Amino acid sequence: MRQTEFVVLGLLSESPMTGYQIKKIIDLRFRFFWNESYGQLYPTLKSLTRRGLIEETGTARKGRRNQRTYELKPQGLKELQDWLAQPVERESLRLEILLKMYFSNLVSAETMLGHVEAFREKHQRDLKWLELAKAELESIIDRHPNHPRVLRVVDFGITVNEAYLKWSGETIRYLGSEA
Amino acid sequence: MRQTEFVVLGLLSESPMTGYQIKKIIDLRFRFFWNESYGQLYPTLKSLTRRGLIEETGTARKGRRNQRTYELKPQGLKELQDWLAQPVERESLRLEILLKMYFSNLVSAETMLGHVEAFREKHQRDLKWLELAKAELESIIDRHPNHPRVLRVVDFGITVNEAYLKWSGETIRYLGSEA
DNA sequence: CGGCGCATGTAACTTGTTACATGATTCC
DNA sequence: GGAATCATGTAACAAGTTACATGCGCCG
Repeated sequence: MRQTEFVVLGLLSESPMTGYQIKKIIDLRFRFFWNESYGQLYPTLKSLTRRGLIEETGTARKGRRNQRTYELKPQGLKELQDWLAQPVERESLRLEILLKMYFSNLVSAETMLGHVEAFREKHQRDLKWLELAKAELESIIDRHPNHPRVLRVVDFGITVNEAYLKWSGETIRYLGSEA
Repeated sequence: MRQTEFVVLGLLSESPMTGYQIKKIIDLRFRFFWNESYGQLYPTLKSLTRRGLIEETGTARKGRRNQRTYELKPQGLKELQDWLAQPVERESLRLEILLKMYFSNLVSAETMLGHVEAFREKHQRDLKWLELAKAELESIIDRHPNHPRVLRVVDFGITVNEAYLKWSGETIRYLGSEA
């Protein structure tokens, strides 16, 4: 539980950061398998600080409106490692497009076709971005001990998005023949 | 929004059902891309009834403790169709295993290996079940106008689970060489 | 006669989103 | 000077989970 806490702890294990930077990284690098909102993030940072798992180091840098940089404390690292060792228990996904596909005999083939085409385009963009990220990562693979494992995550994204595109193609062909 | 409402409306569009039956179907047929809890389901049924989108028909059948069967009303069908025509906007997924993979340089390769093996086994089971469902569905494909589209949903599950297994295999090989 | 499956429901809680407020700096 | 980006935060709301309560029928 409290998965947001572990994302924060994990990112801070790489380097000290502000809440804003954490959000940016999640939106950029985790976007194909994770999301967080500021409404979750900032309160989580406060709570982790209060509990001594992280600490605020560089507050109120010149210019910036009270910019707060957080750092991981030993206790935070310990809890992060404990969590990493626990079996994965939550695998939540909700794919609205499959729900719509399932009930789509109630609308025209063209309507459903539009949905699937939008789905394909989204995941084509995702795939392109992931392939770029992979190339970049491979060129600096020895720079950080974490990189080979991050590459496994990127490869997951690539593999799954390719599967999405395969399905989209088949489905568009099927719906096209119906229409 | 209120996605739960549309799942309920959709299932009732196929035939009248009790809340319990709706839950069973979601757990069985939708489990690889959707989930609902009773705590969401029963209040949703009440709210849809109050708003006149569905109606309670066969209450309190002999024996059973106040069994309530619900039916879709024309207004409910209309709202369902409106929703089906709207573009898909929510694609929520949160894959804890990728989060753990990303930060797994903080634990041993063996630990992460265990997680990935559990993941593979789960999705092997899912894949087997989906292939069975596909065979069954193909044998009765003409029985209901909905079946060809349900088959597209099952095929999504198969395609994606195959991708999961491909990734699991590669990742287990990588982590094995590390350990 | 005990356990399982059918069956419904609620309350407390946790989790997550959205809208809003604020305000400085940087780039054009 | 205005837009975009950096930056933090909260309140109200929406969504979702868990634990619990209740109780019948059926099967062994």
